[in-house]
Amino acid sequence: MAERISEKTIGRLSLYRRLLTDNVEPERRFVFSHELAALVGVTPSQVRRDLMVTGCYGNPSRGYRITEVVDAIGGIVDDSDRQNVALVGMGKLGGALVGYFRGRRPNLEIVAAFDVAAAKIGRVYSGVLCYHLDALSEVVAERGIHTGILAVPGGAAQAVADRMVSAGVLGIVNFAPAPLRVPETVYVETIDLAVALERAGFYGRQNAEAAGKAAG
Amino acid sequence: MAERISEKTIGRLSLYRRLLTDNVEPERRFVFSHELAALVGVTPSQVRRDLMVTGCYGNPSRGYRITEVVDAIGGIVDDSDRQNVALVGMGKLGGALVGYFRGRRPNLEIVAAFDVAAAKIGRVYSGVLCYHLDALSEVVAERGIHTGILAVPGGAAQAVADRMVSAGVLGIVNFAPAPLRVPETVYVETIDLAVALERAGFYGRQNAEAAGKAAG
DNA sequence: GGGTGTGAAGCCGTTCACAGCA
DNA sequence: TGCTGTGAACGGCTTCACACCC
Repeated sequence: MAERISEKTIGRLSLYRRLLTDNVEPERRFVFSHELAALVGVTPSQVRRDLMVTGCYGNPSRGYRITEVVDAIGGIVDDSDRQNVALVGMGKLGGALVGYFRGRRPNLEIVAAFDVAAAKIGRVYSGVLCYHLDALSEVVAERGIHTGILAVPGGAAQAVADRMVSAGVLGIVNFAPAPLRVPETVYVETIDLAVALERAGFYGRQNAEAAGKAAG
Repeated sequence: MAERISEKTIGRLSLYRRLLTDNVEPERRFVFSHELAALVGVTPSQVRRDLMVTGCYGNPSRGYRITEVVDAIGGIVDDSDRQNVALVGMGKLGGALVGYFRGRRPNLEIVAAFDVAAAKIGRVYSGVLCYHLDALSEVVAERGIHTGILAVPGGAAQAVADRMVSAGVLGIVNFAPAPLRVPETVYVETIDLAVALERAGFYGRQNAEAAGKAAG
């Protein structure tokens, strides 16, 4: 539907919706772009530009109707039915992620977990049953899963990603510290914690130096 | 030191270094830009451009000397001594992150954890002692901490971030589903899992539709 | 021949600026 | 008056293209 929407825009739309539903007093009917901008930490122009792709129109004296914006964003980012997600790698991180999402978001649910350790198979973690990785294709097909979370050690990541792809997963959020090679039709978002920390360290230090220089 | 380096470049440099140290046979001495590019999943031009900021020069017949590149990147992204990191919020996610980094990266270590739950104070998680949040300033000063990980619920995130900032933390990796408001001198990188999943769902679906249309 | 270093071009996302409107 | 919608300008990152070198 419609033209290509950039990754950044999709990310911000997802945020707009969440903050509008979770962080705005429920009796509010309308928001101005500058209010939403302050909430999210972007410029008002940015908000208006993003909302253009939703087809919502604001009113100069009232702003944007919140329910309309929320629904329109849902029409873009949500699957027609709920988005069922599979998680592979029920280690500490996997367990934390399952617990984190447990009933948290209305349109998003981790419905199955997978591992290869015998001790974990058949156990239920935060309400999610852990299957053997060999059952991946079957469960993915049964449950209509299109999105997967990869939370295995770096060495196993590519092999597991390959299995996810052949099972029919189309979007992967990858927490393994390794770039993945997948077909063009599959979307991967790698979340690299070590990179994030090194970046935070670097810019923190750099800002401190700049501030020190300006002060001294 | 030198001109501004973009966030994307810093992130890639961090990745280059890690893959060069972890994913390349130790007897290799040199790499070509196209090899490193394939490893990381970027273009060779990108690699050469990034390496320019390190001051390393490659040789047309051999490529880049690996040790030289690794050291040069270290000179940019590493702190002069090891980067000590504090983690606030010893819930499931916090516990997983502590375990994840335990001895994993040579220049990066979570040296202290903080929470407010009495049951957690004084306990040791994966070798990391958990303090009460009230001790934050003291421990941050003592251990020379400049980087923090925020793994608390969204509602507490801003208040905890304020305390981290006033304790002297300069870079924050934020896992709470909430944008943070901090002074300009502090760097924040927010990792929003729900946004990542919604994006993976959206692009997965879109790619599938595009492929279906092309095929059908 | 094949790879590097880098100015120039291209592309894409953000911001500006302003007409239009409540 | 103040906000929206949007063409146009801007800026930054990526890619191209090619001289230079081994």
